[in-house]
Amino acid sequence: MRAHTPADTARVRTGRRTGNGSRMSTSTLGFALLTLLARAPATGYELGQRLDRPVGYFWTAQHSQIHAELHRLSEAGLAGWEAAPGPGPREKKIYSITEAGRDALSDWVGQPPGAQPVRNEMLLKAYTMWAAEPDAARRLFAGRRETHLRRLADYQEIWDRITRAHEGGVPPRTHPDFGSYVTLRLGIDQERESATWCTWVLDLIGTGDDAGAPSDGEPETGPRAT
Amino acid sequence: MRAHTPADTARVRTGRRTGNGSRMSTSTLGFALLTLLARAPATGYELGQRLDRPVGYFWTAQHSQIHAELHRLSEAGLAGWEAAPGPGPREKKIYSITEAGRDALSDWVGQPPGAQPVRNEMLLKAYTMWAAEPDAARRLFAGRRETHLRRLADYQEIWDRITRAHEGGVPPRTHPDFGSYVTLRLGIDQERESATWCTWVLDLIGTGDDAGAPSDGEPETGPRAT
DNA sequence: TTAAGCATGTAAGCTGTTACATGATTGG
DNA sequence: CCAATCATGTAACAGCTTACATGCTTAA
Repeated sequence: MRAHTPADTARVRTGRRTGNGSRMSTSTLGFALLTLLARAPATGYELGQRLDRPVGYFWTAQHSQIHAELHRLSEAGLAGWEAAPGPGPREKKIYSITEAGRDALSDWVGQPPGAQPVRNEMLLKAYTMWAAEPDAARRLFAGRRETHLRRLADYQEIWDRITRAHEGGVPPRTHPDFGSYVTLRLGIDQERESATWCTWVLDLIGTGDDAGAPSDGEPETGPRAT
Repeated sequence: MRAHTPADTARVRTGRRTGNGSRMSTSTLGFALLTLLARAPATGYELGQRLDRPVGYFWTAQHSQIHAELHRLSEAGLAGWEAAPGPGPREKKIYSITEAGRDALSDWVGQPPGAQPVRNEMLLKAYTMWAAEPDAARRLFAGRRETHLRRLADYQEIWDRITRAHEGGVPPRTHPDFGSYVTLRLGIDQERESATWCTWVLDLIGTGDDAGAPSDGEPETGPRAT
């Protein structure tokens, strides 16, 4: 982490603004990157990794898109960068959020998200289940349950790490961990719920032989009382 | 609903196949349309409405995209259409699924969905909450809770209608309603869970004055026991 | 008369994915 | 020696949104 030494390899472009006083905005991906930069400066490569885990469970992007967006962010004055010698043919750029970036980010959080296009392939398949072989459906839901349980374990691990860091309590409201804490809470509950749902569906389909009768229990009332 | 009268306004293109025996496939949107057509023939316009509610909660598309995709589906032999006099300058087309379409659809359901790009703006905002004004966050989550509760009521209504149609029990496994039933179950549970989560977060933020202490209860343990 | 609903389509543009390209360092 | 990791970028393409275009029928 080289400091602000005015070496000739280091160029800094921070806080640049457009002439007019209009509120500068960016795409949602831009805010996703800004929220990461607000926690710590990083290269585009590092941001890509953080967009894999843990953030990747609610926002993803490819590295090609990240580099392009970072470029736009620094053009808009929401992020700045500092060059450092890189491993490859190009120098690497350590990006950080600017004051204007912090303002834009804080502003954006308060704005209620507009109706977003939803695309959930698993639910689409569940909806079409009646038209498929019971055996294929069984495999589909069994595999899906595993995915949810793996994710659940992953979340739980991060959750434990965070709560331990704050003596088992809630992180302070202005601490970045507060955001992780709140987000993880929903993630954990939803993964658990989804896994339970898979079990419930498997029960509904029955164990095999195409008998039509669910194995046991009272699966027709749902995973929880309705 | 004009029957198969060989009137000169009616052209039928069903079951067309490409020469080779290769398995024909389409985009996920294509399967979304096929699953609707498997339930009942429809015009592109009608499919657009059905993609709004109830299917819109897990798959959406604009009409321009729908018409283009239907064209591709009929080119691929997965759907066929029959022309009928339309209200506008063009005749309307009533699409239906072909045998090849049913096969492709049934096949597709069994294939586990690959890792899909997730983009949840609300969770991104929750993750960034620590950097925002408590008041803005409060408004955000209060509004969000309303959205979830509205959706919950909507789901519940459809759920009640479906279970009533099957004497309060589970629809038969090969009935389209079985797909709706299973899908709604997860939808209802997740909307309820999300609403509870919003309440929990609001409790964590506190009722006002920036005091930092949650209102009452023991919100730090989460909406359910962990 | 005017707006909303029915009904289909084209075109421009933005977003995002996949593939291509380069090259140093470190670990097996 | 080979593969993986670090690190940034370009180009082609697919998917999706928004806007434009047309015109009938029915209800307010």
